Amino acid sequence: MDHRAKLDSARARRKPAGRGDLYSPDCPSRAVLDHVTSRWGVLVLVALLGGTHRFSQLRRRIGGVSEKMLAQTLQALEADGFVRREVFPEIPPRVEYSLTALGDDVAARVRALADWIEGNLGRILASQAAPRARRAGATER
Amino acid sequence: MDHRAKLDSARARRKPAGRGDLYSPDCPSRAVLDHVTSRWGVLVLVALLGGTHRFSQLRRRIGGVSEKMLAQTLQALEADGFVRREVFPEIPPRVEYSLTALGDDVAARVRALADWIEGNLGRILASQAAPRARRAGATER
DNA sequence: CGGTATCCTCGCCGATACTG
DNA sequence: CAGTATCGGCGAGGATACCG
Repeated sequence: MDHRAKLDSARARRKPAGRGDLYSPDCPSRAVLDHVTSRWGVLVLVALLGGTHRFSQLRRRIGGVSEKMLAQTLQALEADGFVRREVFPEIPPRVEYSLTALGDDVAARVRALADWIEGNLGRILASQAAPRARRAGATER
Repeated sequence: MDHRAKLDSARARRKPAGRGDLYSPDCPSRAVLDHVTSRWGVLVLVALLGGTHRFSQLRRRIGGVSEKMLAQTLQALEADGFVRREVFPEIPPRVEYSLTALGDDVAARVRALADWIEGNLGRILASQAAPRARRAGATER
């Protein structure tokens, strides 16, 4: 299906075996990055960094997430190998989510970012309030 | 459109002066996080960490981005106080983008994440390929 | 060169209903 | 409790055209 015949020479730069290149549109790392940095992906990873959670726990912890998006986000992260899903054959059923070793690693980076934003929100909002007067017509929503 | 009448008590929890709470749906930090972790926001920040860039340079560097989205992303990051925009009154016109002190700080965290993903793409793809056989006859796509 | 404005499509996401 | 299936809106985002 992928008939890109332009693999002649320009694309000669090899990647060191499994090294991704985020600047390339079709590098798989783009998809992974999108999952990790998705609106709910970030929050799920950070939450799981605090320990194993059940579905409902995550749903309650992460304000504003719908069941559908939470399930979808968890599936993507599980597929990427970041999240482990354990089903307990009980009644009522119980499912627990936790980070894999790989997931723990990314989540640490994600939390570093999330923490920085939370901790510097004051400075950020201050910077926002002090832009030189630009012209109107801002597409800001 | 904001007829959420439930602002009676739930919104009572104050934040310690400028500290954000990403778990709260209406905390401003959510918007900032979304800008920073947006599909193109991440790549723009990392690119600018490499130094000042002109519009076209960024466009060429970041594969797959459209002019519209690049402009939009840069505006959002500028509004948040992460990116500085300098216009040179020349002909042909030249505009340079660089990181502010604040932007340099976030970008470092973003790059840590981006670098990790690029560097561990091999392990990630391997994890994707090796999901433990859940129920028999996995619905492997 | 470095944008902005307009159109239009696609898929994200919420709401709802149903299953085990 | 913990999901999956389906429908529909609406906004993100690409293509194009035009301006300073």
